Amino acid sequence: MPVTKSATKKTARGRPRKSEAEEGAFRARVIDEARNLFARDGYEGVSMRRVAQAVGCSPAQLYTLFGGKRDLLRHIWEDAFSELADELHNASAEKDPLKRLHALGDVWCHYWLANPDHYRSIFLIEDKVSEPGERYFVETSESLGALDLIAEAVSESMKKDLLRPDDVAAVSQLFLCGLQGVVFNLITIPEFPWTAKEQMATRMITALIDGVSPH
Amino acid sequence: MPVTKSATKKTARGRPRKSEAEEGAFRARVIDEARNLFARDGYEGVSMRRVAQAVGCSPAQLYTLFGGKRDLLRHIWEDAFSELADELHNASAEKDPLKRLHALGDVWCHYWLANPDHYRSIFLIEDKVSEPGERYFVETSESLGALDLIAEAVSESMKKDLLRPDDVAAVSQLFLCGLQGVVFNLITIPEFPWTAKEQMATRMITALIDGVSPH
DNA sequence: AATATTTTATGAACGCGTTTAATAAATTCA
DNA sequence: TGAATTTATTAAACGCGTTCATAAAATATT
Repeated sequence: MPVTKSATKKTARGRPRKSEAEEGAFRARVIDEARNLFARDGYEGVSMRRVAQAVGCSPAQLYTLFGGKRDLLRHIWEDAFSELADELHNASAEKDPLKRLHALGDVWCHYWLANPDHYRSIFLIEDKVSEPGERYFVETSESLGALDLIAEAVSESMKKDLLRPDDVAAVSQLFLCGLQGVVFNLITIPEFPWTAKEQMATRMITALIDGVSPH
Repeated sequence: MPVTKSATKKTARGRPRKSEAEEGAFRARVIDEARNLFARDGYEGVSMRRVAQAVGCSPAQLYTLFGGKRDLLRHIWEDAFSELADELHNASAEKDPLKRLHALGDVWCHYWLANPDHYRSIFLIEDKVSEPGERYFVETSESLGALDLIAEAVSESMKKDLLRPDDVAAVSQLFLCGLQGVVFNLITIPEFPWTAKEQMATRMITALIDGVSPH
């Protein structure tokens, strides 16, 4: 067995590490610069080389701070997500759990439909996932952040006999899948003549609610 | 105005065009070779350069036959689609339109869940769409080929008062969206603890059918 | 046989995301 | 001051999808 590297390393030789503040400032600058570029040229239009040039460093250095392009972009969109989170939170104010469920679904759908570029970059772009925890972020942060609120509304609705008693998680996930399907299809196949594009989300929600209601 | 290039071009100077048979044979060879590579190394693992090498031509030549990597791969998977088409056709034998609707949904979901790589390459990979008709192929061929059958089942069901009278297209698309959402989520977020992965498709279908049934 | 003409085929390049080996910078110890 | 050491930074490379100017090939005409 290896000898444990003895307790407090008292001496600090060699070039010192960048302070956390410095690194944070740099990260912030990169993110800010990248955000500008993205806003102007879209996801595909922004390259790591261009970001590096705008920041004034080498492309390689970006990889010391971010796992890759996707990881960098994800930081950019976290702000946008908070907007969705706010709207979801507002929708949660509704007392009637069934109405709340409806409102949550509406908010979720309309947010993504209004921000298709964000949707694409979050859900549609798959790249090599080194650590499994990486991709999971998407879910925990905002996509399935909605799932918790939905589950709450479903649970309450069941308690009040507004929905058939059932596995709360399963029903909640069913809702999310329905919403996802609507948004996904509308965004990725825009050229198809969807009937009543605007009402599809509402239609899905009411159909699902009816579908799991006590006749 | 330019003089119309006069009628039948009688003389044929210069190097003659490759016969359709030749071109067809070459295309077939490329597709076959690419299929092998893809089967072994997956979508990302296959590069145009490698395909060209396996075929024995320059990468550039591939672009004279196919619009790009995506277009090449799409030819590979057309075979696989016919399999789905067959299964959908079989499911259409069911007389009861409601049961048929259910069967169609099941078949569609299970096909894609069993072939996630195909699903990814078809639905998840967006690349530059030069001509708008290009991407639309996906829909007309097999994804929304199911839609016609679904619409038929929905229409019949409504006639028999098994479903609430409504816009057939809208209801059909609702079904497709629901199915799409289930498949999409299960395939692209596999690490999420979905409850009862296997039954989600069925659950979605029954919920939607119930949701649009006459109470 | 030589030339003109038309089509096919490719070598070389571009910008991309990413990795890595090498270099530069900043500190402590002798 | 000059090594030694540790970290920060980058230049160069890899393979990728794709494009394009140029070369090669194959024919009809002279």
